[in-house]
Amino acid sequence: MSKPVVVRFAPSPTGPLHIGGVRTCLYNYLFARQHGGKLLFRIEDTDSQRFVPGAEQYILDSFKWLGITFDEGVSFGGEHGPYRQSERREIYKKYVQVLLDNGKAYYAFDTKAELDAAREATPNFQYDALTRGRMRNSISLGMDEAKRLIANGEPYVVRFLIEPGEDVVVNDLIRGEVKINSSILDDKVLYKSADELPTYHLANIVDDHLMEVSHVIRGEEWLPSSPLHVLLYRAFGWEAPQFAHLPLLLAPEGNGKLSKRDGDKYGFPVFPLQWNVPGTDTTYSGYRESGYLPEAVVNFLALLGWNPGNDQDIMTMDEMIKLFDLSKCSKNGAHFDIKRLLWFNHHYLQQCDEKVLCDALKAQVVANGADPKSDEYVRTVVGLMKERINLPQELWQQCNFFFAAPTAYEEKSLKKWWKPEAPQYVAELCDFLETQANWNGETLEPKVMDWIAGKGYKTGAVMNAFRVALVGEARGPQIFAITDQLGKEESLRRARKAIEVLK
RNA sequence: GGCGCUUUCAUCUAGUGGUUAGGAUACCGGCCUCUCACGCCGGGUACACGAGUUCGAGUCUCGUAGGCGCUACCA
Repeated sequence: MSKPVVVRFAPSPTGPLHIGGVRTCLYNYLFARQHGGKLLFRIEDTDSQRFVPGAEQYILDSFKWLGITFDEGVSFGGEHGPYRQSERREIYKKYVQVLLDNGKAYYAFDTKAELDAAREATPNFQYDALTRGRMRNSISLGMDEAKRLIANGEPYVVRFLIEPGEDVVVNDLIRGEVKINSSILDDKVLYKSADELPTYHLANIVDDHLMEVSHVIRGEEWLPSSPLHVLLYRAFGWEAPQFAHLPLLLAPEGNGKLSKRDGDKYGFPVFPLQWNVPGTDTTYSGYRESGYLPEAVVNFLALLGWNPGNDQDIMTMDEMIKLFDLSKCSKNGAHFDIKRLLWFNHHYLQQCDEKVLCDALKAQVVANGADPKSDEYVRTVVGLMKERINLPQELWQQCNFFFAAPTAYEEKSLKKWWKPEAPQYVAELCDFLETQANWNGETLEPKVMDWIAGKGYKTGAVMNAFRVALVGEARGPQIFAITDQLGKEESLRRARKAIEVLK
């Protein structure tokens, strides 16, 4: 008996897709998939002033990367098209006329200057039942005069006529009943003759109705205007969809919602993909280019404002689809915590296709003027190092010693492990190692351990001195894994050089 | 200013009248160990404040304070 689930993500192509928008769309996606419903992709380009070329494609590319798929909409087709609002002018005109004919809307001719003046003259000026009588519109001027002005080519807008004094109730799936008195609503502009386009409010109601949208899941910034939308549905005599207003994503340190400037400020991306602002040199970094895996971004984002209530943190998309629940979404804004995302990324890095990391490492090696040797060599290093990184970018910095001999020795490591006996240990170890025909770490290790024990040395003292000589500092994987990779000749060469350099 | 939403550890959060207020990240400590990392174990002054309802309130009501959003011919 209940209507099929149809939800939509309807961005405005004014720039790159904000990470908050990504989360909104993700929740729509999870909801649609869980209910076997449809997710539509609609472009809300009713503001011709703010259109940015490339933005639409950017948004599409972003979702493709993230693994969020649509069933209908711009670039996907469907029976409710067109899905670009700028291509639906005639549809909106028709419905604006319906409102005009019903007396639910009226023409207004006030210029920008006149409106500014009114706002200036009256504190908290609002275009509504109290003030519309002294403005220039078809109510104050009369319809005949209005028609005459329009015939004369005077630019106009159509405003929604709000009846004051009524409590409008919005039933929100996340927040429950939200009540707002219509008196605080102003007569919103629904349509502007200048570009023959509706504003968001009208277009969104008409489209959601025509596209049979059952649930509107969107950001909390829309909550204050949702009563207006309810009134619009009523004016048309349409049944309104269910609403769910998601809390906002906040900047890490308290103040304000996460903005594109926060990216620079805190040093992490706020956009899924890198974005070059058209016609400028300005570039905003993206999660993809910064080395984040889509699974990590999705998992992290899903939990920012929702959680299944079962202490589970790592979830596949399918699990999230199964567990998602609007009533379990939190009501308050969530601060963006990049450290947590890093942890998710570390987790997914461990199980991702090694080719991703191998390609990244190879590129880094080359970029640093070193020789990647072979695919096999790189692959082994990646296997050894991946548990030590959160981002592929950290690879080179963590494992450069596999590709280049140390040129300096880290002070702290020296202080701790390059004690006065160290040169002697390493020299003797080199002599012993020289005699070993089988350089395989697995067979070498017990022999070296026996040798150390036979000498009565401390394992740590010998091994760490050797490590500092090979690596340049006291870190890295198991030491015989390192000697395996470097080979006998290079290992001994580095060890003897350290003795010489460090004396 | 007006209107609305919101308020549990540093951060994301569980919690729907009776809990030693749980988990995750981060941080700190320990174990493992040739180092680092992983892993495992452990740690910390979290229910904004004030009234009320109730035998009993993080959970319900009201108020105050803070945070956020909206208040455009932007979405």
